[in-house]
Amino acid sequence: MARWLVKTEPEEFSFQTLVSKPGSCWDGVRNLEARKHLRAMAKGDLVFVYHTGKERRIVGLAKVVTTAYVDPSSPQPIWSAVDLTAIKALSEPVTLADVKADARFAQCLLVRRSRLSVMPIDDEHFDLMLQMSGTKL
DNA sequence: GCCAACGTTGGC
DNA sequence: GCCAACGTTGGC
Repeated sequence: MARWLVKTEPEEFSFQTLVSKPGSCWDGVRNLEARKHLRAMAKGDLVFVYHTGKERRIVGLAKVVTTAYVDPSSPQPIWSAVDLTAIKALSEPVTLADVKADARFAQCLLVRRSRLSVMPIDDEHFDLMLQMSGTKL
């Protein structure tokens, strides 16, 4: 099972919105690399949800419930979306500052590629983040 | 509000 | 196919 991280503007679509709508369509991705990652997602994969903007922190955990399909929000059928369902909010959100301050995350895409909105997360990094959040699966 | 780090567009 | 100009994202 792979692990991922997706970014969202909380004013547009927050983790709380995902909690209230299980199986939400995660759409609107308009970047080729991010699309590649969306398409590589498998049912049951775990996904961290990160809030950009003022928050800049990982706030929740979700899972993939439907693999990639054509993004209905685009007039052109070239983009992809998946369906996600929230698992639980993190007990203690993990801030970008926390992640950046820890040398073990030096190679993490969250640190290295700030503009990438959908990215794979190494198992070790995922476990560390989960541990930092004080959250039990 | 600024700017670095991208991605995209269009002229050549 | 290259690259300058421009637009966007997201951190600071």
